[in-house]
Amino acid sequence: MSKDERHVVFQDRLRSAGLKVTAPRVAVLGILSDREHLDAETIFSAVFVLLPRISLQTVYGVLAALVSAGLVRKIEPAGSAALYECRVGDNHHHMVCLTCKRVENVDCVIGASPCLTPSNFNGFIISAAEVNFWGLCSECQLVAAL
Amino acid sequence: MSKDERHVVFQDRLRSAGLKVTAPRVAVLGILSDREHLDAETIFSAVFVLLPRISLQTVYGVLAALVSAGLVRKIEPAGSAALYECRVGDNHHHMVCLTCKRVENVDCVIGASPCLTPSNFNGFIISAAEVNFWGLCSECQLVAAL
DNA sequence: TGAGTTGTTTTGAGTAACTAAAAACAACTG
DNA sequence: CAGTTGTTTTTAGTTACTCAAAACAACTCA
Repeated sequence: MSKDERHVVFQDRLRSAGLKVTAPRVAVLGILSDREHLDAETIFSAVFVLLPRISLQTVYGVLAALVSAGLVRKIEPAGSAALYECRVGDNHHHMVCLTCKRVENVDCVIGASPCLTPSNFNGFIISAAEVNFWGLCSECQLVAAL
Repeated sequence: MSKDERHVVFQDRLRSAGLKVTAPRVAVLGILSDREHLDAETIFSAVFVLLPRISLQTVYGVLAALVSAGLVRKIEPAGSAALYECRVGDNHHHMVCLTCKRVENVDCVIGASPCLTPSNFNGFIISAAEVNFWGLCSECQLVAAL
């Protein structure tokens, strides 16, 4: 897909979510579809190359708009800055390395939303479940073995 | 159990974890065994009543020591300050109200550590799984219905 | 097409929740 | 009870955002 075709896709996504199409939004969507699990600072650096007049605050604003429109998912692993990914609408979980904080996707082996079934709701209406695994990624295992 | 008996229990716990017994530590353990899911600021206020010379930084230090000794569990719900609880060693999860941020415990209906079984490990060594449910608590449902 | 409206971005400032470092102090050891 | 080692206090500093107001740009409709 050419750069222009990608842009059209992002523009359509923005429009059907009821958002105005702006250069920062298209750029952020582009970066998030290239790489997963990026924090605001990293996204800012990447957008800055394309749009040198952009500010970090704008990136925060764009991300908030995209998240609340459902185009982007925000994950907030304990102890790190929030991360954003544009894989949205499925039920995947995350695996976080305790050492390097790297995040990878996981699909739950049990199938569809197993953990959406707690035993005691206490009157809660559950709207989402979040599953995070913590451990050592293969690289940090090697380092730890030294 | 009397106040003194409780203190002895906490002192023993500290000692068997290899930690020195100090007034701030005993006080923090006491508060955490009375109430669940407290943040550092709340714990500080409660300890301050007993030990007016204590500082917030000490509370952070005490909590860090207790967590790394395994006597206290730290939970970090997205969008709130970290919370601490002394129910430790079991596999319970948490339910967080999207509106008031209240946290309650849940036991997973599937049984023991269901979610410790992701399908694709990618070489990770998993050491913990964390499950959080997000929704509306019964009180905030009433408010929302108005 | 272009004026108006509404929503975005920019700029600048401010905050919450920690984290770090050094000096004063207290708990356990023998 | 003196010494050592680990804690606490005090003071600063940082990270990751959040807020507000003014400048600006996207879409709408004549």
